[in-house]
Amino acid sequence: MPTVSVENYLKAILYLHEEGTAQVSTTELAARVKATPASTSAMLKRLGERQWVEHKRYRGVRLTEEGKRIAMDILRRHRLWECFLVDHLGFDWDEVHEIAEELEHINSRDLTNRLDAFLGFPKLDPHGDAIPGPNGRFRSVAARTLLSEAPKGLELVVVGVVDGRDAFLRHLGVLGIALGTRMTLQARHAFDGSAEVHFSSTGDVQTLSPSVASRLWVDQSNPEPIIVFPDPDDPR
Amino acid sequence: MPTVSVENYLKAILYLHEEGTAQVSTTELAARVKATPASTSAMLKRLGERQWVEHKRYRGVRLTEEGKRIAMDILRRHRLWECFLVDHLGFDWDEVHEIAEELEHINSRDLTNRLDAFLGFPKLDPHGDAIPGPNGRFRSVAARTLLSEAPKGLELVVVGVVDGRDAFLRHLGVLGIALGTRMTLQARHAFDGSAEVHFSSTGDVQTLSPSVASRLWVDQSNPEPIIVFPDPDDPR
DNA sequence: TGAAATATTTAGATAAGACTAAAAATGAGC
DNA sequence: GCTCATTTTTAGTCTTATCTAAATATTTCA
Repeated sequence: MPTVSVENYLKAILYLHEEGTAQVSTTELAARVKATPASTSAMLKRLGERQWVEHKRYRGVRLTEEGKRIAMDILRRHRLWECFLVDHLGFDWDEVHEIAEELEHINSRDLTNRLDAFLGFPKLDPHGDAIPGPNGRFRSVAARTLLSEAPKGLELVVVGVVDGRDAFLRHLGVLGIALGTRMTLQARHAFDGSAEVHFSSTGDVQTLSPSVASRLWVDQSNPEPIIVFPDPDDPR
Repeated sequence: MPTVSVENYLKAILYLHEEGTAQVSTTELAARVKATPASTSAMLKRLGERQWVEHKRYRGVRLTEEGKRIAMDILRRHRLWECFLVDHLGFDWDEVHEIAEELEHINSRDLTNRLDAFLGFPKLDPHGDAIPGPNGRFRSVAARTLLSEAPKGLELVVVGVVDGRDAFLRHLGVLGIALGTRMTLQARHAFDGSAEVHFSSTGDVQTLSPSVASRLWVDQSNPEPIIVFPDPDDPR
């Protein structure tokens, strides 16, 4: 059973992976968890021994399958609690992160699944981030959303454009976007509504203007069936 | 800010106080927190340094005012979460203790007060134990309940009898119970419904038969006004 | 009252997780 | 390819919380 500190490191690595970093550096991770690189290095050694990360000295770290499973579960709990805090206790969406950071470490499958059911199996948290289901994978979202309204954190595929004018399509070509391009929305900048996406094929990260983001239809790249509680197939 | 472990010790001392132990012994406390007496002794030293307990070597320990305040707050959170788990997530009342033991350590006043409001300011948890209010004192219960139905953990005063026959009144005399006698209900034994009470004046603990408990009218000994959320007078 | 039993504290280890300072490996620029 | 800046790891220390074993205080009761 991982400690709170271990969970925080695993979660931070997952976030960095989702932001497009395949090999997470010690310094980058240290900044995320607000610790020194030295402490982080020590922790990575422990995480490696427990087979939760693959760590090559001086070469960065990545989650193992097991590590990812644990981290996705933490993310699930975090985002479910955020829903609870906003929808039922009346918190504002920007006040809930800290409290959810504590609630997420309570690791009871029964509690998590009941909370999920109580909330009505939400797919997105109050920030628009996708909530992993009990199987540790993200849930399907409604087919075909505008990129400007899509959830963060899951792989999307471009399925159409709103504006078929040549100028726009040529612009997409310049950006390297075509029908079938797969990407993950990493952030939406509150300032101007621009969208930061990570391209699955190239690994590039690009910022798309609001006018581009609101003209692209996307769908979830690999829809998984929604699994409702109770889940008899859950391996854990 | 107390650690989880510190909170568990403070809570255990509070429970033992409520069960009638004015000076809690190291061994007794060690058994409660499932640690060795040696570990407990070390912890008591730390708690004493922080002024949360008064500890005389070889003579047992008691909570200071500040220690009691912290412990009552933990108890409040514990019992509120138990209400949530039973009333909203559909747990049985005997399944919630462990999970509430984890939730209770999340120390956000805002969270606790909002949860309290969400639950409708309950006075009793699913086990019938009194829930402390935001001021750290137990809330009033409805005036005049039968002892057999009274909440555990708060001081009660005998205000009347159901059965005025001489034989019963004489029996009360033998038990040392009269109008005005103050006591705290410590436990109700599920087996036969008998009630274990702690007498405030003498410090004695006695087990009252169900027939006695169901013939005694009691009221809360020192009713405090119900303070509703938000509470402008809360000193913290 | 004094020996034996019990309770409590101290001494010494261990583990996790953090830190600073120093050493070692990597990578960039010339 | 060598030097220098940067990154990462190691070495050594600290704190909290735990343990076992040993020492000390208290209590019991013959």
